[in-house]
Amino acid sequence: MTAPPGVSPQRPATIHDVAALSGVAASTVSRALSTPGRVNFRTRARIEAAAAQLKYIPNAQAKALSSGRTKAVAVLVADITNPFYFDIIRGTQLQLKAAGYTQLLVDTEESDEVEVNTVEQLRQTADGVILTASRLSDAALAAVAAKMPVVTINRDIDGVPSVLLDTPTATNQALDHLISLGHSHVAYLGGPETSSSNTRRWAALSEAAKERGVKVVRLGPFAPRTHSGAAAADALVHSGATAGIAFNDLVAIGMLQRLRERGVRVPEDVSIVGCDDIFGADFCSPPLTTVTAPVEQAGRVAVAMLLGKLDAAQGNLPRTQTILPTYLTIRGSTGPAPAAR
Amino acid sequence: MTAPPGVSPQRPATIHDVAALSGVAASTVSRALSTPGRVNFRTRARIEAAAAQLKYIPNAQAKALSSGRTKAVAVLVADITNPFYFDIIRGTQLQLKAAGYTQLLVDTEESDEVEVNTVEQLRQTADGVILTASRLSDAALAAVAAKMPVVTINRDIDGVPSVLLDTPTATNQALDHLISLGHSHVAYLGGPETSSSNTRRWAALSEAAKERGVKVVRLGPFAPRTHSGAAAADALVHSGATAGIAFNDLVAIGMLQRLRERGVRVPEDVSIVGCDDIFGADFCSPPLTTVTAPVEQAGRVAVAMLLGKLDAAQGNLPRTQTILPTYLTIRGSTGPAPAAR
DNA sequence: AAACTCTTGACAACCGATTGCCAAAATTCT
DNA sequence: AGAATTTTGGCAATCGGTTGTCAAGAGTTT
Repeated sequence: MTAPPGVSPQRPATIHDVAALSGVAASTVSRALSTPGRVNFRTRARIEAAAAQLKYIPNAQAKALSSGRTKAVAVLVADITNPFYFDIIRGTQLQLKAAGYTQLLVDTEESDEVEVNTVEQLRQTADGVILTASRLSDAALAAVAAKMPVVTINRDIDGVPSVLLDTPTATNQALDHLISLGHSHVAYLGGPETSSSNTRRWAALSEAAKERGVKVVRLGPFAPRTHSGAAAADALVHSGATAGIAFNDLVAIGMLQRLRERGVRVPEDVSIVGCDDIFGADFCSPPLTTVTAPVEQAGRVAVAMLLGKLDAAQGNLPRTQTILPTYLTIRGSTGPAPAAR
Repeated sequence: MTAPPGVSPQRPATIHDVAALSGVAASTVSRALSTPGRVNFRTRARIEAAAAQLKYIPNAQAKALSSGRTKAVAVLVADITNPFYFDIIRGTQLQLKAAGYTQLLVDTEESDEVEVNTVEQLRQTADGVILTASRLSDAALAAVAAKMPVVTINRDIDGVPSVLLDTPTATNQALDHLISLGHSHVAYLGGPETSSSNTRRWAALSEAAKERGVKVVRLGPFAPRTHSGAAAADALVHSGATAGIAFNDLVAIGMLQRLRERGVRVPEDVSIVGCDDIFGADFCSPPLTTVTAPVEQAGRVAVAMLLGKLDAAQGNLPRTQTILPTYLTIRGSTGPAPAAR
């Protein structure tokens, strides 16, 4: 396209400029551009031509103010440097952009207070909120959801639409994998106590252990960061377990590093399983056996659910929960149990 | 704090509610809450009490519409799943939140078209834009900067404030490091042709090579992703060079994987140097010798510069360029050159 | 051709703040 | 005490759209 023939004003064109140029009222321009059949075909064509000529872009603030909808969605993450969230954010970003929405990204720094304050602030700034791995209490989360449309990821509360990555099932597969390798004493290196997926996973794991008649102890909690892996590794060694299932890959990778420092060989002396299959899980040393989760998809689905909720007539809940399957990816960090001492 | 004694309205309180409750005009409330000395002390106290009781939160849209400032800054990244940007985003996020600004995150998917369209859209939605590793042409970037406040990261254009990570200097250090290990034939595995830091680094590297009398060839371009590392590794092997300096750590890590597959030992057969020191560079195998850059700081500085520009009286340019030093971090991926064949 | 229905487009109020302007009140000065 | 000066607070216009209401014009029916 060549440069348009029209003027190129310093200040962006408003709806009034378009109205003046096409010889109609501002309200007609508004209708022509939104309600299709409300305005004559020829008039609309004229208006659209004028809008194109002036490079008219509707002012989002004015639109939001009068319509009440901001076309923005806030995505809250607990820690933006955690690679787990990268893929979620990319998923939400892609899906939101496709729908013409803007993404407001907020790092809550693992603080429930920041989380609830942010939502309060954003109440009128965003049409809805996606809470990834919320640290809120059930009550606080319910209160938030009562005030504005919310979709959670990895957090299951009655009445709040959610996307769950079904890591417990795959974690049980991991346990079976370890058992088949001869391990009978396994440790779970727990994550934040306020983490819902942590709770769910431990519940599944401890029950599975009971059924299968193996010993699974819970250690921690450990912060979901690589440097916590040192403490986790030491705790694992001290526990006497021959295999560890970590809350997430960050902790698992940190454990790998620490164990190497201590001269504990993986997987010869001890086996390690992570969770999430984050960036780096495939090239650490040894490559990490982990639970692979469709994280980006979780972000996309969460956005789709939220937008569906926004578009739907009030009271119409399209879908209230989506469970995404995960699977076990076996790499080099798990191996046969060492011969009994 | 206990629950406030006041009513708890379903609809958020407006400035008029506060005005009514405190018995003044809406404009007085606005002044009391913004211009400190403009309103009587007692009156202000009364207004603040009313605001607190009603849990009044100013409507951001209305504020933006009438004031012209949105208190939002857009951060554009080329690829959100590239860990390099994680730290930038965290830096911008922290600094923006501290200043009471909202962060709009946009993934431009390495497309200059998306980049320029986004800026056009955001012109009235954000007070300013931070372009990280822009893929725009000089002309397009200048045009964008003429329309709204812009700060770039790793992109140096006259008249546009920028934050530069001084990777060229440290890359030259890397070259010296390799030379001291006996390497005399080095390859540079280039990144996107439209990347400014790629251009700057190669310029510095080729000149340094000339000065030092060693052979440095340029290969590529390679996409800044791990999977491009395979092609980069093959090209490196084919070139006959004994050491490779990669555009970034993603490519370098990808090379490490590919070289291992091919049975080429690192660093015995070939040495690899990365750039950025991203998440994973320290735990890949072997750990990557790389140029460590203060990436999060770059994000923070960029925001500080942008906000300074916004606050400053028009025409007052606080600072136009910040160069952040980087340094060489030597790990396990570099070693003595193999004996000449 | 008259009566009637349907379509179209303009007017104006409104969303929730900010801000220029001015008058009333308080303060200080002579 | 009265005049001059400063402080304080309210009115109303404005930002750029959306949307309810209604009259004029076009089209249809008998």
